[in-house]
Amino acid sequence: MSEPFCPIACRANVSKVLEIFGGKWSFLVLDLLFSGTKRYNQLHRQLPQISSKALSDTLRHLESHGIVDRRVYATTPVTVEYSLTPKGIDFQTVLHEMDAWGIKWLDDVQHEKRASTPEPAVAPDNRA
Amino acid sequence: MSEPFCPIACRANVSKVLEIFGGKWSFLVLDLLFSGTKRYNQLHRQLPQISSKALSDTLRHLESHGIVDRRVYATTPVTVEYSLTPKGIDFQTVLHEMDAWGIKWLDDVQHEKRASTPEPAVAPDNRA
DNA sequence: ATACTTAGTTACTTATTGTAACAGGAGGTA
DNA sequence: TACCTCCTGTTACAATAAGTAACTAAGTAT
Repeated sequence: MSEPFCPIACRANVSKVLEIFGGKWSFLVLDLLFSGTKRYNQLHRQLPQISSKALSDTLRHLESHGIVDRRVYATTPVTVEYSLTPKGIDFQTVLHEMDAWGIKWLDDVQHEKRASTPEPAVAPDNRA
Repeated sequence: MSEPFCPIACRANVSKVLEIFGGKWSFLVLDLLFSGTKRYNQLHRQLPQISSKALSDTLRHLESHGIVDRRVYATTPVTVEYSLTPKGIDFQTVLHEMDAWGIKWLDDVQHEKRASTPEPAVAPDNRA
């Protein structure tokens, strides 16, 4: 096990953590589950942008890493409940810090009420 | 005039934050820059897994969002220095929490500490 | 019977990411 | 001189990840 860089307190963890949470949707799905156990379509309705495939993949991925717990009830139609494991719940601090950063630096108009700039109708955000 | 913006736990920020940091490499590049100003190839050497294209794209993306500062010096060969803006530096708490989570949940020593059940050969480290 | 619910899966298409080669000027080597 | 390396990327192309739409199958509501 060679570590050519960062002798102490290296952040090799970050890259390992990202193997679990690095997907496009993991954070957002996690975020929904922090408010409690939810069913598949419940998650889907609260995150309409995600495709059923991506949601399925994400949940399965998180489950395989012990982040979410999946419970199937033989009702009709079948009920599948997703909840966070302690391991998953503990990740909330990360999302919390991310949220805090967003509040500080992205500054929603709803939050700060600094409505004096003319807002363009077209979103200036563009991925290049 | 109205504020129908998720009264409880407004996490719309998370999705906005992810538009900036959601790329595959953003967190890792950020992490490198927390230790100080670095040049392009310096970053590349400390993160050999990234391609020059991905590194370039990531830096440019972060720069466009005011996270990193890019300075070009007309030396020969040209020197380009990347550093974090205050906005970027402030993101360190997120990475710190992520690191802390990794130490708590991914470290096999910590796993042993938690494990009270006799668990046989389970490979806790799946990546070199 | 038709349409809708549940939780997904499958095949196909599109978007993102990775790979390898190249740019071009200056300094070192032969 | 000719060739090589350093430095910071860019370009074209290939591989992988993600998105879309249709479909499953049992039950409920119209």
